[in-house]
Amino acid sequence: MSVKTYPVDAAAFAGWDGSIAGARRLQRELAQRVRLVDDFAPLRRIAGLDVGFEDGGTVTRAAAVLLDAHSLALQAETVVRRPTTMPYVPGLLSFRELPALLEALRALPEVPDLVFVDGHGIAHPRRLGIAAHVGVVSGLPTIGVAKSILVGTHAAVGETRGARAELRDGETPIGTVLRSKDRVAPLIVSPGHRVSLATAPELVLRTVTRYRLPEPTRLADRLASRRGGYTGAPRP
DNA sequence: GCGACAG
DNA sequence: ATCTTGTCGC
Repeated sequence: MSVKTYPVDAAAFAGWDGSIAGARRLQRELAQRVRLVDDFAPLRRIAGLDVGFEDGGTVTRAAAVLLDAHSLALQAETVVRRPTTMPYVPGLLSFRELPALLEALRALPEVPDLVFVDGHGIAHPRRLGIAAHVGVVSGLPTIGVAKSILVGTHAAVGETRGARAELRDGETPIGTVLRSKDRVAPLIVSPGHRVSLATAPELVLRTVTRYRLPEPTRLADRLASRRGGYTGAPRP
């Protein structure tokens, strides 16, 4: 029997042989290019990225939104639909979602100064969650915003907005468990690329309004899961 | 060998 | 992630 392989998207996975073992190998290599230092221009535009599925999972639907960093007003949005090529494998999420995500990102009319990705940054077994992967291949500053933990442990988190606890894998700090809103499950925030561990949660908190998720990720989420309805705050 | 396991 | 209605709490 030969080793099972999947289609290789050259733009997203240069050097991948299409195998599961090869994917983990590539993650270890790319993780070395991640830079956890704040290195981004004054924030004008922030993008949000997320993926949803249609047709029982056979179609991957990636969404990208562009917001004004200050007013958080929606400036642009893109949606891209591609056939799904890989199953979900814990730890290898980017090999399933990255190609479509990058196309949605490139389709935006402007290049963002920072990108929020639904999923983990370095809070990953090999320090290359999808947010870190997006950062390394695009060169853009990124932050991962996840709704649950993939790896790591933490102390109890206060119940009010802004409360947090360090997420660690053994002795290594890999992210922040952040309460974005009173009495809601905390978010797991971790740097993707060109952002430090300390700054990531501050940037996320700045973009949270009245919901659990920060606006970039929340709007991308609605678009990817084709939901609509009310979006903003009460009219002034 | 036995669990855990982003979306 | 997705399949799905009503229901409890702020």
